[in-house]
Amino acid sequence: MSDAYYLQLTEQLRSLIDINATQWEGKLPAERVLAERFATTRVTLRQALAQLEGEGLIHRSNRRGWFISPARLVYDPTRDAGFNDYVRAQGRRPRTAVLKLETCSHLPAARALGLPDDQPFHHIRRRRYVDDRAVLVESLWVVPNCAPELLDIYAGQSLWGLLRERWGHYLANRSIRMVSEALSPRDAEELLVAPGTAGLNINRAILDDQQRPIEYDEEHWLHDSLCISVELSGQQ
Amino acid sequence: MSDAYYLQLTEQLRSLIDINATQWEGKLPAERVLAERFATTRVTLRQALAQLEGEGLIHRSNRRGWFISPARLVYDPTRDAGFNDYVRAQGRRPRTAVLKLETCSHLPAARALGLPDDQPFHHIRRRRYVDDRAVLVESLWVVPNCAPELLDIYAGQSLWGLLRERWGHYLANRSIRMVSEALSPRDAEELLVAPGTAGLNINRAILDDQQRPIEYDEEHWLHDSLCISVELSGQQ
DNA sequence: CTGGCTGGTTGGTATAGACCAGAAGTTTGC
DNA sequence: GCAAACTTCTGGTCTATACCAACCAGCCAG
Repeated sequence: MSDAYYLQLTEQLRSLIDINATQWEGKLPAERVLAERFATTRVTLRQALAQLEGEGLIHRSNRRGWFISPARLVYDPTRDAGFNDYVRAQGRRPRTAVLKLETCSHLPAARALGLPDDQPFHHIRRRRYVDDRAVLVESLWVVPNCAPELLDIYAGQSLWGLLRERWGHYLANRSIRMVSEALSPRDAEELLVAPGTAGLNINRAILDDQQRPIEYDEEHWLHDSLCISVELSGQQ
Repeated sequence: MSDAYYLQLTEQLRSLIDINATQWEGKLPAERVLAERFATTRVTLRQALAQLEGEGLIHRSNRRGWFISPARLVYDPTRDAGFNDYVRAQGRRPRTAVLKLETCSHLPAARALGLPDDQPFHHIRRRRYVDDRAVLVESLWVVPNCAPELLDIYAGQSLWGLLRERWGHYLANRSIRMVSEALSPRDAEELLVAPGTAGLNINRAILDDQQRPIEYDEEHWLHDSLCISVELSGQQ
């Protein structure tokens, strides 16, 4: 049974990570150090690291090194619990950075909500962290009529909470799409990871109980940072 | 703006694929041929191909070559429409191969359904195809009481259809989990892809309307072959 | 016509070494 | 005391080459 050497390496790294997880404080030694320790080249070592990255055990911060990935965040995209709430409920620390606030049109949003192509939206782009690790960037396009002065008051809080409490919109119908992706250079840069890193793209179109369009959003998650969980009762 | 060469290569390959898609019948030229055409080495070329693989544009069949990926199958894991039905509804051709039929215990199934650890199940393992491409392998563990003679009569049809029509079980409560993964050597082999290929793991625990456990299943999809779509109405 | 053999083709794996640019830590200079 | 400049470390990218094993098509024998 002569498995490929890089697969044996993968196993050795796996146990090494188990043993030294706390000692290293999450950061693996430099690639050159590991390559020497296992008497191989960086190329082969990186192949083994890439395997563990695919499994979600480790990840890399662009040009900074390899890190042990924390447990995945459990996330239910069908609920409208705020990010801050469910992150805290899992004993983690949430944080949000607002990257952009503007009014503009956006074709995919218009299409998904059944509005004219040149429909303007309030656009919010934000980056969200769990325990100080940036795990997703997202863009939200809100129909301006639903939240006229949104851009003036928005400061990182839960958008759905605002829509409900300030403008009385109840999100009733949602159409959700999820696909695996390679992060675009822009998303990758905003998440401090290498371009092409594996990600998960979640898009949602939200209407109210009268089928009126409210909001469309695109989330780009690091693939190893979440576990999607949906609980349903009743026949479908 | 001197991007990395492999990223330029990615773009060139992308347009080359667009142009020659039909001519090549889905299969790309050999890596050595492409490397020579772009005056680079196989290593760099493979990096570009891996990027496109991550995007879901191409995939490789183990030791057979690179192929252009067909459109993703749209899939709603919250519905119990049969695989055959929704594949055909999208104008594609479904196929199922039964890999294993046995009775055995399975710890994750027992835990997910709230049954004793040594609970026996009827276990079905099957591989499913879309247009003759193997896109997923799945294992199902059915509580024997719910479908006593299942293993004698099962031949690849819709399991949920059988449960409903033959044994009168209506699937009411489902708990679904989805995580990205690297396919295990076994799953990879059964799907004819290289070990460590990116995949998507979907697990479901199903109870009936009385909260009685019926079935647990684990699906392993090729990451580029599906687009998860969920439509919900009503406040959550 | 069929089944096994065979050799070329191809992807999978691995070595060895090199250079660059970003990140981070250290020193210098005001 | 602080900011700018420099140095070192590190991951990201790339070249050139090699060998192996699976695959596959074509040949050959029964």
